Amino acid sequence: MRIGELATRTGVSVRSLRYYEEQRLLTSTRSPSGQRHYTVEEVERVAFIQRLYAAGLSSSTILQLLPCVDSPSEENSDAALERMAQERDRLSAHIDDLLCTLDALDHLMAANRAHKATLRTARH
Amino acid sequence: MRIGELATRTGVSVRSLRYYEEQRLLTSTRSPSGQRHYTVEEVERVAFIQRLYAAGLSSSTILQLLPCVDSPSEENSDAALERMAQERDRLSAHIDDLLCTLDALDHLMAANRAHKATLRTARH
DNA sequence: CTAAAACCTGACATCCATGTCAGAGGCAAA
DNA sequence: TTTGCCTCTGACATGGATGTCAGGTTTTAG
Repeated sequence: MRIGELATRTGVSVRSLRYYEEQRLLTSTRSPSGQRHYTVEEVERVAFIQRLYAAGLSSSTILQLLPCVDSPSEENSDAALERMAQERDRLSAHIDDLLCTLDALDHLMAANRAHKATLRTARH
Repeated sequence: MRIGELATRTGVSVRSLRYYEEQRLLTSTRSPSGQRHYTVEEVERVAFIQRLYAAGLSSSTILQLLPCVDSPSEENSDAALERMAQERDRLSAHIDDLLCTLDALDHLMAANRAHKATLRTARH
C-alpha cells in the first residue's frame, strides 16, 4: 500500500510517517518512481510506535528498543531488552503517579458535589 | 518563604514558579522591594499543579479547574467542575491506554527471554 | 489525453514548559 | 563596608513531534 493508505489506516498523518522513516523507526520499499510502499505488517508497527510515543518515549529511545521487536533475542538485542525493561519500569511508575492524580481529581469532585448538595439542602 | 525555598521544597525550578504565576496558577505577596513571598500552603498547591502537568494538562486547562480547588462549589465553579470531570475521563482513558502499552512491553520481554532460553538450551 | 488526486523533497512554522543569560537591585554575614 | 548569594524583569533559546507550504513528478479516473 502507499503512504496515504497507511496514514488513513493508522490514523497517523503522512507527515508523521515520513518522519518515522527519517528516524529509522519504519522502512519502506520504493517503487521505481520513488514512491513508498508498505506491507500490511507496517500497520501494526505504526500502531506500536504510536503507543510508545503516547507512553512518553522519544524517537531515539524507541529506536533502541526496536531490535527487541524485529529480531527477538539475537545477540545485539541484549541492550535493547535491558533498555526495554528500564522503560517498562519508568512507565509503570508513571502510571502509578497518574492513578494518584486520578484519585485526587475524584476526591476533589466528590468534595465539590458534597458542598453543592449542602447548599441545596440549606436553601429549602 | 521566598521563591528559592519554595523551589527547593517542591523540586520545581524558580523559573517555573515565576511561569506559574504568569499563567495565574499561583499567586504571591510581594515584599516592599518586590520579592515574592509564599505561605506553606503554596507547597501543596505547586505539587498539585505539577501533578496536573504530568497528567498532560496545559496551563490554560489547569487554570480552568482551579476554581474547583480554591472555592469549592461556589456558583462560578460549575464550569470548573464540568471541565474537571472531562479531564478526569480523558486521564482515565489515557491510563487504560498506558496499561495496554505496559502489557505489550511485558509480553515482548517475555517472548525475548523465552527465545533466549531456547538458544541456551540448544547450545548445550 | 487531460484533470484531479496523490506523492516526492526540502524548508520553515508551531506549541509550550523550561533553560539560560544579562543587567540591576536586595539582604545578610564578616 | 564589602562580599556573596538571592531575587527581579525581560528576552531569547530549546526540543521534538507535527503542521504547512512550495514546486515538481506520478498515478488514477473520466
